[in-house]
Amino acid sequence: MKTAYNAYRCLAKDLDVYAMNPEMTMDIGSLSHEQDLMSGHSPHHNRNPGASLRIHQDLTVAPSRSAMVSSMASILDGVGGGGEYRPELSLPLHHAMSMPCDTSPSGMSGTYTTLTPLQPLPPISTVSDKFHHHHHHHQRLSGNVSGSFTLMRDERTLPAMNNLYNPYHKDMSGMGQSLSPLGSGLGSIHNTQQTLHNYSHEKMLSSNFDAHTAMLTRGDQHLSRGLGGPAAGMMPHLNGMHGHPGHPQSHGPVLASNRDRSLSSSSSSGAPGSGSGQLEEINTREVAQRITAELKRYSIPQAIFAQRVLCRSQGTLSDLLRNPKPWSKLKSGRETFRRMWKWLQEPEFQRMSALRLAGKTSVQKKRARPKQRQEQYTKEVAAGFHRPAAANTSGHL
DNA sequence: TGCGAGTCAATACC
DNA sequence: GGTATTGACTCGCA
Repeated sequence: MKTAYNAYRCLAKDLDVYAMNPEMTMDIGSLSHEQDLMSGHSPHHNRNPGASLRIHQDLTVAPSRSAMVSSMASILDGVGGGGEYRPELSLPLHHAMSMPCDTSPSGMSGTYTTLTPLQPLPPISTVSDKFHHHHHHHQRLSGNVSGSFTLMRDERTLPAMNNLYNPYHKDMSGMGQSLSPLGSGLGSIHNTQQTLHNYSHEKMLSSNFDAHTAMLTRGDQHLSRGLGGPAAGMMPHLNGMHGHPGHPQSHGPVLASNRDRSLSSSSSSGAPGSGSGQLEEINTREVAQRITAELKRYSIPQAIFAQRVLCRSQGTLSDLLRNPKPWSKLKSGRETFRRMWKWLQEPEFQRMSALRLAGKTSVQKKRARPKQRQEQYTKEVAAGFHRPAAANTSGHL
């Protein structure tokens, strides 16, 4: 019952988002813009010049990080219900944000701890492989929404983004190889570091890049070495204004290609579809720290972030952020951290757009839910479905 | 069957 | 209003 409730809630949330975002529904129904993607033009850029203009302004015109933060704050006005929904700000969002809680066919395992709503999050290797595939074959994406992560990767090949995510792609591919028995593992990261010097959009994307590299860790056992402490290890990344923003090594430990551990992790992870995603070893503590910092920086309530990005409760997020378990000790909980990690990788405007939608939808639900739930609960109690004390966990709708 | 992991929702706290 | 804590629950696994 609880599982059903959880799945329902997340699914309904996504439906709300799609209903609110015509562009998003367009993307779902028709991904014929793949060619545009592959040619380096964003589909939403083509479809919505207004949105395109705004995006480029956000990305390229922002004169400083403070300005960026300011713009984010304005976007976030909608979070919590205070803002007005403005479709022109809504982009076809990254899967991890626009539909983080949907239920893919494989995700409908119906289990509570296997994180049904989180299953759609594609494994890193899958992303890398798919991207690679698209890149070389220009294969059209299927209409399956669950594949939108791949689409999102392709979207990142926008002219403005191209330089950023190509190395990223390499990096990810390298991680994929690292897991493979044939892979060379850490070497790929090294190559990436060299490539990264070439990017002219470092300033624009530095924060995002930091988010990525900061998550690339050598593993739990290296945490203490890599991080001089929470503040020492994190703040330079958070500010994103250090001298060489595109240089991963300046960011300390990053996503690991700890092949041995990853392999064991992979075999131990029971989540279908995520097994191939065990390529990386996420530094959970650093992810938690970064998420905490980002939420504070943009004044994003934990509840919003937890619901929208992670499809979890505020309490869960709070616990995870304060007491992150080592990656090696995580099971299905890895998916949650992957979501955080993915979110950190997103361009800031996409993060905020997703959260803004979340704020809008969550408010709508808040208005509609309490009475319905109370009524339903009353009925269930009367019917003897559950004892009142356990009502909150009984999964009533 | 017991235990641990993961999560939720209520509640306390700031 | 946002965050931290806690009790209870489900599920997978040994």
